Amino acid sequence: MNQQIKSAELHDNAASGQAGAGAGADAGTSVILAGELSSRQAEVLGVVLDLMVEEGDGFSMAKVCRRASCSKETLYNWFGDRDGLLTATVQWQASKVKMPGLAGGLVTADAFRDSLIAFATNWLTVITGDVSAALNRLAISHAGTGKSRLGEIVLKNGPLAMTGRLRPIFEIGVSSGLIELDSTDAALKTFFGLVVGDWQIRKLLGETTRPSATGIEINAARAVDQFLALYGAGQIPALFAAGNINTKPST
Amino acid sequence: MNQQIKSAELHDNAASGQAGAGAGADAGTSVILAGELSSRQAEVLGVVLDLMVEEGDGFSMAKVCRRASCSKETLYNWFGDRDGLLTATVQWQASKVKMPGLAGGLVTADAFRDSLIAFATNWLTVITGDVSAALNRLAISHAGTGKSRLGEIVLKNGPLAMTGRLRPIFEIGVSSGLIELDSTDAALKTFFGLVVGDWQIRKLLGETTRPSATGIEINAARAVDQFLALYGAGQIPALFAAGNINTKPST
DNA sequence: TTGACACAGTACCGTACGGTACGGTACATA
DNA sequence: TATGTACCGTACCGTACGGTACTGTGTCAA
Repeated sequence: MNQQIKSAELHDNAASGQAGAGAGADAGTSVILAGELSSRQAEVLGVVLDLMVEEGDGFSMAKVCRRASCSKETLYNWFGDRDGLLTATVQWQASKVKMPGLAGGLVTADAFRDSLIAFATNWLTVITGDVSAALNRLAISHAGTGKSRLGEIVLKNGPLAMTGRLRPIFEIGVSSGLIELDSTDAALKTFFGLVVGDWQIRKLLGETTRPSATGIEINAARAVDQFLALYGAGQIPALFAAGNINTKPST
Repeated sequence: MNQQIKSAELHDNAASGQAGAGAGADAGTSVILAGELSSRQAEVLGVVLDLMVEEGDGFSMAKVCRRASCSKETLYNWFGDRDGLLTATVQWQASKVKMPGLAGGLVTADAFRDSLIAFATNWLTVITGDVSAALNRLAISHAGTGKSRLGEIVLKNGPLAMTGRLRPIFEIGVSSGLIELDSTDAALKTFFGLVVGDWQIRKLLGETTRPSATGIEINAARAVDQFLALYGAGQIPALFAAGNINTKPST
């Protein structure tokens, strides 16, 4: 009778006549089929995302309907309840974020450094954006109430996804003899800290000053060079001499 | 007629007969007199804090009254409205957090390092606690709606307070010839990143795994040594040789 | 004793919101 | 043309919550 995105726990869902939703597939799994949205449904989620950015968690279902020109009944048929709508929106957005990778077995020091800088730049750009802030705010506030699993989802698509993507890059660096890691996990945490710094928490707390695109790149390059200074395999003096590290300009 | 904590904008407040509140003082300023709370008022704020930890922003005024055994009228007389109650609670809690400092003009390398480690340990302990998480969650969600100034307050008592306390410590390190900073702000950001890493965001997103006390200390020492490796004045090889930096154990 | 006062407890009110139901329309298929 | 369906728009309902008002009760001071 409906074509919900979520699992079939709450409503009986017969086979759907509509193309995009595919609600019948994998019934019983709690996986939300973020990739199988009709364009109309994606349009609605886009509206939800906009409202999240504008008003945080405060927007009402009625407001979504008004802005998206859809009926509440359709909304509830598609997403079950408000939480389902939020979950679908978060997952839909998460599925759109891509991170630059690094292919190949061995790599030069410059290429490795460039790859890390590209990664850090991308990450900082995402983190300091309004959409990311809105989603993280939503997930964080819901994590406080324990009433939904949004925190888990954002965590999985945020920090954990970052380390997951970064780990193979690190491995390439190790096997190329460019870095030495005592503990990969600790190194990942260090890299995260050096790149993100206090940007994210300040953004989440509402600070409006945003770094420019070039500011982000400079910050990313600085963080990467600091990381390489800490973990680089025997090339630290070279990096220092190259002026990549923030020593005094006079030096 | 009342003895509000907040500014006198909303309600007429005559001279108060009650000792602790002191609402009449400095009327017109929007400063909230967090230090001038009666014990009963502090008791109520403690209940609010507990509820924040337990339920996030979802708790109701009625629930506060029930748990604190006070009437709603009293609550509203004291704090104006719900937002005033939240603000008073946040400021009251913020006023309780103290950070270790560092006195004296010149200092040895060991004492400086110990001081930084103590600072980082303290900060990490606060950050990973439930109370801090609850307050940050509250402020972050309110920052999204733009309906209160909690984000600003927490920002001021969080990251900004940390850098404010840390800056004089850095200056002592510089004047003692222990560290060299090209940009103090950048160094503060680096220190923040190295210490906090992804602990805070993961905690805020609901991850339950908390580091132990010794784990925090190890993390803090590691972060400080990494910081000193990056900014130490000519002592980097010594630090490396001392095994303070996380090179491979075999090295 | 009497009054002022701070406070607890509770009933009450207005409203906003989540969720449901229903009528109407467009379209597709037979 | 007839039927089913996916959807929009909207009226509706129950509830929960913020905020107010009122009724006690204990305390302190004159």
